[in-house]
Amino acid sequence: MSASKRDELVQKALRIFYRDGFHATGMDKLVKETGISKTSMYNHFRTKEDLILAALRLRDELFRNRMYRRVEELADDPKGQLEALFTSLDEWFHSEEFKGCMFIKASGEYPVHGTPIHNISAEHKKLILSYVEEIATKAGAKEPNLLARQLMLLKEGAIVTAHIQGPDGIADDALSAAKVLIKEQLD
Amino acid sequence: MSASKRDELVQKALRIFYRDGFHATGMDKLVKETGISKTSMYNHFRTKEDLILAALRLRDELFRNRMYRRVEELADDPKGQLEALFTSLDEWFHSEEFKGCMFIKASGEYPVHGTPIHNISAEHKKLILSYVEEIATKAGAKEPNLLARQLMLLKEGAIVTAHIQGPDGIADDALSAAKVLIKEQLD
DNA sequence: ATATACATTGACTAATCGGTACATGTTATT
DNA sequence: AATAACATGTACCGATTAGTCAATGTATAT
Repeated sequence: MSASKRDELVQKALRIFYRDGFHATGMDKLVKETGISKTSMYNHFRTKEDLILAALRLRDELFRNRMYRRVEELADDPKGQLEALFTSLDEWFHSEEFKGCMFIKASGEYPVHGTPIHNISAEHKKLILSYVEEIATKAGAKEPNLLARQLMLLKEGAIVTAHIQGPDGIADDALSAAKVLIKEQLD
Repeated sequence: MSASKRDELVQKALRIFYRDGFHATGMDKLVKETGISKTSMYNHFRTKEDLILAALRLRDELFRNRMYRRVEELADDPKGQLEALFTSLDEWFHSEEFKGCMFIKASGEYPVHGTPIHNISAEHKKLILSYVEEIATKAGAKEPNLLARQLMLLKEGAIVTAHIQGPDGIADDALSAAKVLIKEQLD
């Protein structure tokens, strides 16, 4: 099937782009590492950027699904779920494949605003923000959107710091801060 | 003078690397934009990586000097200085040259731990953390190192978010969270 | 069984990558 | 005036960049 070949390409390209970066990954490396011919790639995607966009879309889907599922696995009540966000982060930080946030790296390598790659990164962040805001509302926060934005800052900071300094203790710091912010809004 | 030529090169290279990224900036582009010949560059630096490291060292120096000076300009008391951190961030976010954190981008493009570029990024973050911790201690925080790490998470998150979503309101969110965390530690 | 659609290899393009060689300035010191 | 040190432009190196082309499988669908 053609669709599965395409999916296979996007999956493998995602892994390599995430591991090595975008500019540092040439099409010939993708050919060598995926075993998929260059002609086939360009049959499915007009340009390298189109392939990158497909990889980012897949990443967004996989990442959010995993995170949402894990958060809802870890806690039933909304307040517990807000805290579980950081537990799931901690698990991610300590997993083998952790190499920082793919969207932060993408918008770092493609810094021009309004660019498709930049837009998809912004969209990814907004979707997670909405999710957190929804939980914050259910939890009865006074200002759920403010709380959600604050927790997102802790999340982004934790991801970046875990990537630069190593994963240990980072999510705990974020969680301890999150608890204070949550308490402040639920009193 | 030879030293000033070298400094001129590092300053100009810094601007271009920060604006366009590292892999996306070739030596020929540097020649064209700096007006400095490639032979001269390789007379001062053995490799492109050496030039990148020099640019990052300069960036660290300039960035921390500016931030420390601005924080101490904005407030005399340590508690006010902790808050002024985020005011200075807001000014940076809204300045023309803001393109995110150069060290976050550097460790994104050179993801291997232990690499010189990765190390210098980690060092930069540690130096700012020490500075914040010092102020937190003076402010009388119960756990000044924890508070400093929490405020740093807000700072990194704010930088990344301002870069991806745009600068408006981000530092305010971080400041409002910071105030809650500071209050919690000073009671 | 034949047609259609897609995958494949491999050679190829023009441009750019990091880095070097060489010969010609330019400048300051002696 | 001569020398040493450094800056310069230009041309070049082999490798790699994104992307194309033509020719040859190979599978599925009618």
